[in-house]
Amino acid sequence: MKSKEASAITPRREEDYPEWYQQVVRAGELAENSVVRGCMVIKPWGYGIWENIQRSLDRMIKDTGHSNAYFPLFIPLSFLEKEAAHVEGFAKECAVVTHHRLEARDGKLIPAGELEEPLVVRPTSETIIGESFARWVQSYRDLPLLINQWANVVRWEMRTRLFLRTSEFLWQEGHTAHATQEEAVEETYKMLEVYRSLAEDVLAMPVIRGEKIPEERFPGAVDTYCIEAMMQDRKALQAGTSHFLGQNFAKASEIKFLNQAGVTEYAYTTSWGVSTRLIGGLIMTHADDDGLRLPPKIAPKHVVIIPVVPKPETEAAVFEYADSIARELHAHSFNGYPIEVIVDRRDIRGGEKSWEWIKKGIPVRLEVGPRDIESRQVVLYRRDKGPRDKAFVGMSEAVASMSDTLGDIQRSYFEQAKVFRDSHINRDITNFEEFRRFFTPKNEHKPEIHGGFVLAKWSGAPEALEALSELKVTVRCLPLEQSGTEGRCVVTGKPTTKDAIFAKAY
RNA sequence: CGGGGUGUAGCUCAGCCCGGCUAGAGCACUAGUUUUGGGAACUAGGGGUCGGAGGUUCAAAUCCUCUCACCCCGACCA
Repeated sequence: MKSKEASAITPRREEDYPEWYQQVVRAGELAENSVVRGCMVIKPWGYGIWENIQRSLDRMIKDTGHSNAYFPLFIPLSFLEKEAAHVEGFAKECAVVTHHRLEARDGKLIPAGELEEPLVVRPTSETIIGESFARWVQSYRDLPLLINQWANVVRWEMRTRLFLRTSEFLWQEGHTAHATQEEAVEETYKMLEVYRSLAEDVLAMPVIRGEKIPEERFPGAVDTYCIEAMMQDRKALQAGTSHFLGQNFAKASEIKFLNQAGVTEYAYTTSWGVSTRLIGGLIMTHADDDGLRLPPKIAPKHVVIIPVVPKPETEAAVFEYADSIARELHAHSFNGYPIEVIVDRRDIRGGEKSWEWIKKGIPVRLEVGPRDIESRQVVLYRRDKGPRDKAFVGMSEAVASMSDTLGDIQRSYFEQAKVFRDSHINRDITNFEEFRRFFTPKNEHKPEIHGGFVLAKWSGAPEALEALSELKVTVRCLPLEQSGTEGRCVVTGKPTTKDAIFAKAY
């Protein structure tokens, strides 16, 4: 055997993290750049992950009383103008439709039929949904209104990266209207908790729930809450947001109702969303130098069976054995759904197949060959163990214990990620000099993986933001769990009780 | 929108500065042979309007002009 590569993905994480990320996406056949600038093609394996995220989250959204609906892709320009902060926030990144027809001229197609009012491709749907809400809500009896939509949105970003930031992305956006502020705030927290559960219990990605500082709020929101995750380069990823919009959008869209006292009031609204960015978070949380590692709860397939066929005449028997194991596994369930199995019958070399599935992150690989038929066994490999770490297991035992094995892998991913994150949260930094040192890479030109999260005091003074931006550090959130202790702001030294998470971010 | 860069095979790129035989390499793809329980080897093949238009020249991937697209840095960001 010739000298083999040390890892399936080149470069390794510590060599060049951004490039490693790209290579994992490519090797895992998750997505690729499309011919349209900033937009991605999500390939079947990547889309399968999204479908499973949808499946889990959709269940949770419905279990908390919401219903799905669908609103238009196009928003009249004038709608976006209704909420001042909202315009400000989104104006610079909107795709605008100005024509509705093409005319052939000299073999070229020229836009014609100019629209009276331009349409904006939705960057988010508060305003167009608000228009419906205004008509749907008349009485306090019509509230709360609890709506969600699965959709695509477009934000014309300057700099894009597959899954993390693309001009078009897939998401869900919840929009609710309530009679009282308390109820709307409660909704905001409730959905934040749903997102925490999705991230931690389904994606095995530990997150910190917190409140955004005013400068980081959603345009038009009164309060923005978020879940923040730590990637393996120790940078933060905002993985989901939940906004309390107060009456800002209700006033902009005239969402009014008569209360029990017969008085007209504006409703209180919320909105909340997570996107295909979660897949980027998933990759940067779990993938290693051999490629993707998928938590079983969102893996499109749980098990691949690789038939080993040393001689052509053994093929029929081996395939039959593989198929029978696949059928038996599929009859068992994991996390409430049938175990999904694929038998890889392709006529390529076994080693190549194995590595392909390793890079795609499938949780379990089973190899079966003529010898295994004899002894009624399988060779079992787990993605949370080494690529050559095999176990010979009796066939019926492997089938019976597969659900437990998958649960085990799910847990081990979460534990690993949590240990990693917690070991890179610094709680001891008390002054700006230490802070600066923590966030300054040794190698300025090609920064090594450095820093992490700093949990420290924050006063919110304007001059502090400038100091942070020089370091390219942001306040990720004020965690919901606050110590309440007196202290001094890590940036300015001003007295404060607020705890904040600081980090460089995606 | 400011500054820089790149367009040559499906992918990654060499060739350009200094113009010259039929435009190359690696990977990928096809076929055959030998292999096969962890990323195979050999042999033979297929595949290109050199981003586009115009110009200079006996001759242009190479020089000049225009143009289009994309990438990187900055401002912006689920």
